[in-house]
Amino acid sequence: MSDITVELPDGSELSVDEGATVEDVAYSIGPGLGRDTVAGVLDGDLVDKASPVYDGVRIEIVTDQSDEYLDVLRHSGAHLFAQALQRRHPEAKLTIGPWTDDGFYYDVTNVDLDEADLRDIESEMAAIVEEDLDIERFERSREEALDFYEDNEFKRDILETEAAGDDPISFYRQGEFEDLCKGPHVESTGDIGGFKLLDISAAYWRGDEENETLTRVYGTAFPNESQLEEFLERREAAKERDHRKIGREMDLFSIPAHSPGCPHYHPNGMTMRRELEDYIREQNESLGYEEVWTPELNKADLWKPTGHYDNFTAEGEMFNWEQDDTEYGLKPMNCANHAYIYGREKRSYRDLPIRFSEFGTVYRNEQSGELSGLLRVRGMTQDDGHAFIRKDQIQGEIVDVLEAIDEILGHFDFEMEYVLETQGDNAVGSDDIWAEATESLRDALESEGLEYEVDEGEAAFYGPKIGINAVDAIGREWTIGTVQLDFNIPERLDLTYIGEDNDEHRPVMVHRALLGTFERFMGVMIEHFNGKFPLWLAPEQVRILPITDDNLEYAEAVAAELGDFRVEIEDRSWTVGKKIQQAHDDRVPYMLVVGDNEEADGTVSVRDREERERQDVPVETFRDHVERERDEKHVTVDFLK
RNA sequence: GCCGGUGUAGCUCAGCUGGCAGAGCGAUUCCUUCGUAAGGAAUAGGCCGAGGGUUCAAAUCCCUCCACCGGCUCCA
Repeated sequence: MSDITVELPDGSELSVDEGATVEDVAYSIGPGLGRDTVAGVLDGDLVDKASPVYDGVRIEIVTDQSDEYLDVLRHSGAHLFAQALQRRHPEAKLTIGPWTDDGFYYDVTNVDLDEADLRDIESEMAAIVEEDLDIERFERSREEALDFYEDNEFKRDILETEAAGDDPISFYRQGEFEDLCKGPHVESTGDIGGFKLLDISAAYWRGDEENETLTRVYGTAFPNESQLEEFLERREAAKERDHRKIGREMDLFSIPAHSPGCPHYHPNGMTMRRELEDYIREQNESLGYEEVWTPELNKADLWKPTGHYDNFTAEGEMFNWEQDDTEYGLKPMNCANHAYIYGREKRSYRDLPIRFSEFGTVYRNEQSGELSGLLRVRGMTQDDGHAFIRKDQIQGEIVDVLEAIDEILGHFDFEMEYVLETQGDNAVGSDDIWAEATESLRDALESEGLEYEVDEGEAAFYGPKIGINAVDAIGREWTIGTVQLDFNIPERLDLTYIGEDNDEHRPVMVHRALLGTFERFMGVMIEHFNGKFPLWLAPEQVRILPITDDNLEYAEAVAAELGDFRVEIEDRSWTVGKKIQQAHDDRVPYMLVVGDNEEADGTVSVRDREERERQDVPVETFRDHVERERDEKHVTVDFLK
């Protein structure tokens, strides 16, 4: 028998017999490790401990101390659920049940479940944990497996796809329950110390809307009860940052039932939006954009040549209707209007790039179940812009936009992720054009040294896209800014410029949004800051708290010295403690407490929302600092830092 | 759109085995004039999401719709 070599996590190499399993490798490292082995990671793939290793593989042994252990445990959690389900609802058909980042789900069918059923199934799960059933891997021949799943077309489908070519087929058994599964799993159902079924939802088989609707049950599992409790508490705490809750508390916006998906900005929210707008206007100007404005209401004909009409009406996503025998629509995008302005005149190569920006309000008829506060709306305003450029200007243009986005997002301290989205099924234009455009975006990302992921087939219909994603309070990713390169719309609209050679040439369009939409950006921002906005954005920047009513006049004088800030005076006859508490609740960045001492010295006592304080501060000292803090767009309140 | 859940005062929520619509916070008025996270009292505030049905009687039971929340699909 010949030896093979495997590489351990510390970089060292170990020689083992050919045909050795993960567990064998663990035992040859040490008997204790061998006994503790739950699973293995071979070249990054989590596998059963009975899996054979191969020459040159990087191997990690998974024990109950490993990061991967939780994934294994949750995979077993999914089986625990499935076994309990089959005991209580034998008619239910199982499909797939993987682990996820924070738990597991199992998609089932031929059974109707509601919340009460989940509680009932949970008690059966508890009984199975109590039974402490061994979880064992075994094999069936392909033929036996197909036979076993005679009545389950989903499992048979898996045998024909994921498990195609496998023979024998890997199964797992615990008590009377058997499931097609490549593993790995924990040793026994008793290892699952804490679990909970969290939610129930509809899901489509293989994620395709055209396929059967399945019932998906979400759950989570932990080695013990206290870790489960911790998880549930973290989940509750995340809800405290929900932008809808903070939006109500701070009176920023509302989305009334009379306009589903169409936020109304209240004065406080509009103050913040206007600050964002002003900032983006500056950025657009320095990027060379000229601001335009185009109407929301247009004839549907506008979007027919560009392809928008076919794309958006096919999914019922466009608001359009017939009036006076003419079809009208609300614009779902601004490109067609901007292209129109470009196309009105003959353009010279000397004029390019020509860049139009617009805070363009667009409407999309998103499915009702999709709407989600400010993060997913039907009426939204994009900080949109289109640059019409020559081919030789592509690289420079994209790089400039990426650098601007990087600078802008630096003022918000977001964790963000770049994603390159490539040609999809709905693409218009030739593959060559797409390939060229995609490469241009890739080159720009790489020349900027930006890390990015690639999402194949996810681009908009007219061109590949760089998406900039941010994360909300409960970990969902949302695209905010985008940069898209488009060779197609110029072609379809026959846009031209006159080149140096006095011939007509085709410009390239760059579609870009820096923040994306004000709605989504504000939603993400509210959750990111938990309502504690940087000074420049805070609806109320300073609140003056007089100790007694006798100090009101001095409070007015201080407010006057801070004339170009958003300052309020707390004039209710409350105790000082109450006034401070209220200001904290309102997340006001700075409180200035003024009493007789301050009045006598011409000073203020500064307290910030982080509970730091300093007495006897001359008003000018405070003002000079906060002017800088505001104008330089500091992320945190830092006068008392 | 699909599956599950939720709609009661400005906000957070109780009431829901049918029998006069409640609390706390907030608001208003009065008292208090206070030194760094809740001073006191009184008052006002509701088509119990909308429509239909069952019943002597519906916030409560049934049906339909609307909106919202989580998830699926989709997307900035």
